[in-house]
Amino acid sequence: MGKKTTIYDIAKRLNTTASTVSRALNNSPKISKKTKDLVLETANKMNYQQNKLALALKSGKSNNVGVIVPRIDSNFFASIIKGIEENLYAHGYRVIICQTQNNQNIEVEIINTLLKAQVDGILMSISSINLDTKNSFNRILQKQIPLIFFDRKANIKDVSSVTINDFEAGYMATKHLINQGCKKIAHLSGNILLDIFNNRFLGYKKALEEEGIEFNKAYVLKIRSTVKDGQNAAKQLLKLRNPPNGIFSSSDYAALGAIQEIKANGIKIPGDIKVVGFANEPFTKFMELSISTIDQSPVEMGKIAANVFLQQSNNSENTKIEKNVVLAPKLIIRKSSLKHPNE
Amino acid sequence: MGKKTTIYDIAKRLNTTASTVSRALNNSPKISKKTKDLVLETANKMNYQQNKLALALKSGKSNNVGVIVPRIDSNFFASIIKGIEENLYAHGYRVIICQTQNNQNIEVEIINTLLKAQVDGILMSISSINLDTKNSFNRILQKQIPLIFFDRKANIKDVSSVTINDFEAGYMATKHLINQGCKKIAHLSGNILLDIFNNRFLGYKKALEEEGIEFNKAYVLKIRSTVKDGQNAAKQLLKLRNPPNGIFSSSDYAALGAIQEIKANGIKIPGDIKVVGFANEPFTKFMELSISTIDQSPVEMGKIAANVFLQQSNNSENTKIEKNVVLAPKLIIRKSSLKHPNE
DNA sequence: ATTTATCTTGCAAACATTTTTAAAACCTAT
DNA sequence: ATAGGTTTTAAAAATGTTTGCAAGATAAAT
Repeated sequence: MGKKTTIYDIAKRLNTTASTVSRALNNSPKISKKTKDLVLETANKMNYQQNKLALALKSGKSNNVGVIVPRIDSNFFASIIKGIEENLYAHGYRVIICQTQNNQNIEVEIINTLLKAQVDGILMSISSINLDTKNSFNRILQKQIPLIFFDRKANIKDVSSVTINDFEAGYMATKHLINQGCKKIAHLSGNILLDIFNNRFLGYKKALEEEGIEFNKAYVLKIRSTVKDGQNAAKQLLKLRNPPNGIFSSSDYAALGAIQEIKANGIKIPGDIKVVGFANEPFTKFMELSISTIDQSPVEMGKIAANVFLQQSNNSENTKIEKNVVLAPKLIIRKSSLKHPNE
Repeated sequence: MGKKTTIYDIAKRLNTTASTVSRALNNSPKISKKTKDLVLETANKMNYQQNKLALALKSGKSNNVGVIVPRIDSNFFASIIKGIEENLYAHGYRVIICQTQNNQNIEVEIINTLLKAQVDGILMSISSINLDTKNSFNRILQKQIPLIFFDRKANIKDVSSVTINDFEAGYMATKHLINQGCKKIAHLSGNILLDIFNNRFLGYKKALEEEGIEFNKAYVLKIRSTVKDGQNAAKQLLKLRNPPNGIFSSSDYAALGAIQEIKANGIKIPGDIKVVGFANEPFTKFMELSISTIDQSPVEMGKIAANVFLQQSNNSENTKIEKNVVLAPKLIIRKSSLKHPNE
């Protein structure tokens, strides 16, 4: 009873061959209605389930898609995955999740593993960009497997991507702070080697420039996306002879840490210092002092990334057509950055 | 150049056969060092990558494990998946993610799909329990595929599970409220057909009983895990002739909604009403009025569920040995439930 | 030099499908 | 009744591996 029933089993019972059964199950026009019904009935009776593995081997399509993210337990990435999964499931694809933990060795290894598993496509948010990873990307492309970047992209020819306009986001956030009366604006930045962080930084700079505010190198600190790093950054900023009165953080978590630290020093938010974060993590909305932030529409981003994949894998011609979708960021204004929070 | 190289290609180039190449690559002792080196070298040169699909078909092991959750974009489930993924990846398994969206039809369909995909195991948190799903579970068991429940389990013979002690959690939370001076304690409950919610409810009742507090049916409301439902529930509770002064919510989101609603009515938390939530979602910690809650150690839960799977799939004997791991919940006391929040 | 033992390799089957090609079976019209 | 055509089924090849069995080659021992 533990054995799986195959089309051979069905064939044997009906005194026919596997090919007939296969065609009958696939509703081929070459099979008479009578045998079709018979096959279908016995298949049901025998509890037959198609073995997708065999089909995959035969057809060369596994119907599996690999999704690679730095980590899954952040609302941002979880939401993207939600979008991808929902869209691809409806098209018969299964989604294989892998986390790099921001480790480039793991990243390269994961790509290899997915290739061996014969995935039909790879959707990923890169953790690092260097010679090894670039090599991996090329191996994917050589095998003609669709590769799509989301959020954190590398600039590689023929590779599509779905991102938000991070430059615009940085610009909007900074401009908003200026509009609320800030003249001395700090920026908590991520690793500038990644496009997303670099672009946010450039947007920040542009906004300052436009308003004739001089760029102050001491106001820009590199942080990881943690509460702790935000606290440390705030400490450092408050120690300055001329501390900022506005902070644009590339991370909601760091923004939170900064806010906690600043408050602990008896300094008022948004009164004395105004803060804008990034990513619209759920907690930013729920806090008493709700945090202004940038929304990146992660679920939509995931859905679009999935769509781009579907397009590319349908049109084998299109595999080489690069398509770069850039979503508009949304500035979400909450209390942490308002000049007059009670109005 | 787009063609994949197979062991046949390597064999042809070396004027030998596929079997030799296979053995060489697998470091079989039956192959001389000389040819091994030769094969390995040319395999590298030709950019060979093993086709896991073929191997899977041959061996009957796909090295894929299906993970089914109601949704992925909640910190709780994302964290569990993180634990599962990290543990299983290290053992050569890939994790296929599926969401049921709490829909039982989808749930049944997903199980079917995973079975066809020949997964080596299914780890799931059930969405619903009824005849159809039970049928699906039986089909999994019939195929001798390890099935492990986490958090939301069904009581099925021979099926292992990893849960927390929800009874204890409900008891702890309620007892804590009582200790903080509450005598009139409401409970926001989920669907009581699911064990987790029923057990939390029973724990709640037990604590009341132990303290000689009479059970009041009007204090128990059924909610979904949303802010909105929490708000509505609070509205309803406040309308009572004798409103509660403590709330134990089965959901952090609902607890948040209740808190918002209560505050909006000018009622003090924790002064007038004390609140405890459930799940330790990140925001509960970050809020100005931090929310007391129950931590379920989701990452650990995922890791343990993965371990149970690994044990069962190694010992084919053990497949039928039910193992029910019950983790201890942790009551995390924060401001929302404290008699004297400033001490 | 021949047998025996040991080491190394090749052949073919197996995994569960689909698909191409070929062959029956059936029917219709002459 | 038979040629021609159409419909239906059967046989075989193909997908990329692993593996049991047999055989070939080499080395050792008589």
